[in-house]
Amino acid sequence: MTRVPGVNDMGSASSSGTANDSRTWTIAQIADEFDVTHRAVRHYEERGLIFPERRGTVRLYRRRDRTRLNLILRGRRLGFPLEEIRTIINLYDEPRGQASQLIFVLDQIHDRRADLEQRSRDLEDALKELDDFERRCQADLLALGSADHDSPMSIPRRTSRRGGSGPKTRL
Amino acid sequence: MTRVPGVNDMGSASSSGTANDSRTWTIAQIADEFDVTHRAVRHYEERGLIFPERRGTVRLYRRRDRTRLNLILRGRRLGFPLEEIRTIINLYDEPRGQASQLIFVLDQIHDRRADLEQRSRDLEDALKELDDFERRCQADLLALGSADHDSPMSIPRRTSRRGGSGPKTRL
DNA sequence: CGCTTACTTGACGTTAACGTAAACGTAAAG
DNA sequence: CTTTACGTTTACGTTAACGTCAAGTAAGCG
Repeated sequence: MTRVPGVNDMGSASSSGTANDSRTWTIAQIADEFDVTHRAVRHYEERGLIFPERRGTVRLYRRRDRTRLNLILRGRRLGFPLEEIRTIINLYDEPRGQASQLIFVLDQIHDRRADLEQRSRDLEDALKELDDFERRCQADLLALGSADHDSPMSIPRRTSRRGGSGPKTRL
Repeated sequence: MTRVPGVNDMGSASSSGTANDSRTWTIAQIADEFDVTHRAVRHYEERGLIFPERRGTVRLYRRRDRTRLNLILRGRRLGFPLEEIRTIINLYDEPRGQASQLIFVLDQIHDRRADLEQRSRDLEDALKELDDFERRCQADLLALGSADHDSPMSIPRRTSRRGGSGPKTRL
């Protein structure tokens, strides 16, 4: 079974002795929990986005890898190419002891933010248009319902819960 | 040259007589203005995202096509697949006279918004982390500067050159 | 009238991000 | 010891979104 040695299956229960968090997960657990295929996880490794340990030949994923995977998947949801995701999550992790390094990193951050803010604007515009469009559609639907039909129209469920958790800060 | 007949080259100057906006553009003008290749534009047409008129064999782009192209490119910037973009911009344009149609459309809008809001959350998180990271980096840089160097470090200030034709999105 | 310039339609190539076998290794369970 | 369940590498297949020729057409100009 190539079962992971030295660690129990459950990754949630805290072990008694060691306070240090050195839990490990198998690729199956990771893939299952993050809802990706094992192939995808290995692909991310091939592309240099994660580098799990090896117990012999078997991969051992730690918290650090899970953090990275979270960043990867968020990046994917946002439509970033893996290459770009790699550079930035490596940026987060690199040593950067020198001042020159730090300045370089700060510059990268600047570019990065510009990109994210562009997306934010695009996203906001898209949402705005979507809202407008919905309002028009609902108006049309209402007009249709009160026109020449005497059978009472069933207006479909109100799904407009705009601005649920307050206004989107800093968009 | 297959030059567009009946319309002058400049698309900005308003003609004297007809008040109706029926300006047309060639594929080269479109591609140039939107900063995409002719191939990409034709690809969008092949995939059913735009359908310009034909004067003989030549494509004629109107304002409507430009609007669509704007939506397409924004969708692309947000990382949406063309297929998805197609369905939504067609959604915006379809006749939808029937109530059933409207209800269907409203349902689509709901799904769509859920997606966009997820992205919004992801984006906000990413920006927050980026800000945190920047603060840490700047703190580190300051600490470095006041440590054993007596020459005053020049902290690079925000070079926000927003608005212009910035970096080609392609990193 | 031929040259040039812009536009057209194929059709094959490329890159990213995996999917999908195939073939093999290994530990624990029966 | 064989089965089984999980893990591994190798490698070719697939889809999306174009890129990149190649070859042809259709004005306008000298």
